[in-house]
Amino acid sequence: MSKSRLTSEPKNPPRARRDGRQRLILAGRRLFAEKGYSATGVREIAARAGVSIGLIRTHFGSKAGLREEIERQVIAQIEELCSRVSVHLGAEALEHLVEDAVEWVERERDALLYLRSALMEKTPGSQVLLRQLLGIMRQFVEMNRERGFLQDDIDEEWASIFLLIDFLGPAVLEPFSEEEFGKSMYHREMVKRRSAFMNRVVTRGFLKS
Amino acid sequence: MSKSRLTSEPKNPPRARRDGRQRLILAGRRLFAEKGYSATGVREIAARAGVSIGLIRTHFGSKAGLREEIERQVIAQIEELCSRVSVHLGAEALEHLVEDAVEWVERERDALLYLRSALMEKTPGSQVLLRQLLGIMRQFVEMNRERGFLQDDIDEEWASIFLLIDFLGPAVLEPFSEEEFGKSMYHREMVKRRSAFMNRVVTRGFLKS
DNA sequence: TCGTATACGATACGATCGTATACAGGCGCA
DNA sequence: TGCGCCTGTATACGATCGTATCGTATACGA
Repeated sequence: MSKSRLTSEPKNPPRARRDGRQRLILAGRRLFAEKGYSATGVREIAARAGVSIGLIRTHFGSKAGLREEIERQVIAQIEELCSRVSVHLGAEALEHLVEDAVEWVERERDALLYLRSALMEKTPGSQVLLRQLLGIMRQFVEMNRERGFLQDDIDEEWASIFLLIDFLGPAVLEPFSEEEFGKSMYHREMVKRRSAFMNRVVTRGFLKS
Repeated sequence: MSKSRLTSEPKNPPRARRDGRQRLILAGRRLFAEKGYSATGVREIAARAGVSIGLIRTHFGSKAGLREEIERQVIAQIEELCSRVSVHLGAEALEHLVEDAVEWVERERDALLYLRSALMEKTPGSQVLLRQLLGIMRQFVEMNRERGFLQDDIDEEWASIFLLIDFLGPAVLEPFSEEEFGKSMYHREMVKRRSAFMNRVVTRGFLKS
């Protein structure tokens, strides 16, 4: 299904508009993220991509095929994030994880918002995506335990779920953030305050016992 | 729009099948929660409710009208939860909040799962729902500050957002929970472990500083 | 007992959905 | 030069969508 990429990328310069495929992927990803899969029509995707509807069938077979390709790419991006996390070790690992995640989020905002929508609609790939992310969190918890940074008597499974929830949280709230807080959840100031608060919480909490 | 309730509830016993309205609300709420608003057709709602499609128009004017009525009821339920929270004071306030929330979730599972879907699709009432929940969390944080249970130098706004995220988290993960963890996020054991972990985190964290 | 309002079902209508078909132009290769 | 392939457009088709219309039965007020 990626034959078109094989003929376009390694070979010579642009034919007359060979970018329809990628344009459809980007347009579809954004629209699925914004309005959901069911609420988005193929005509709207094609219009946003600036191509004809028939092209969806040409490249992906169907609307569902387009979604599968989109999810393949998002899954690949999460895998890349995952491999990046595993190189961080030591006391400041959490900060690096957060920094990496924030940097990834800034770079791949659309992928994250698609991920959000996929989790909400339970698409074919969403369970895979969730498992990947949970894997990252488990890896992080395990890493900290091995290095002795985990406090005693911690439920490691729930610690992983906790980290997952707090990674996804801002994405879940993002569509409401502008109206509720006056700025995006990924605005620099919000990220900074969140990072500070989360660092505090995971090491000391915020309530007296 | 609630004229039917005014004539049915205060007045005398059942006419011939006067329950179509409530059946539609329950069926719609469950289907919207399970598959999303756009992916659910009026015929499917009517079939699940065991009534004819025309009845949606009779009672709610349109599919969107049905959703509005569903959201009105969910909003009312959150308000009830909200008023319940405000009576809890003292050191064990968080536990009571969690207990109350858990009890509410068990009783109104469908309402919570509808709330989840509303947040994902950004329905007309979802911003209201989010603001309500955030209000509960702010109330809780403020209460703890007044009683001196808040640690020093806490970003109270982010503490509220944190609580909101960790309240919604299990609902967000619920559709994947069975496959990922073998049981519902609201299974008794999961709730117990989560409650224990969260209590630990908010008071002491889980990582060494 | 009659008139009216309400609760509900059956079916028809127009729009839009995703998909299928037919065809055009540019490129690589024999 | 001609053929085949790939990318792309335009348009048509059948299904399904939400909605509208019409008809019926039941219950209450006069």
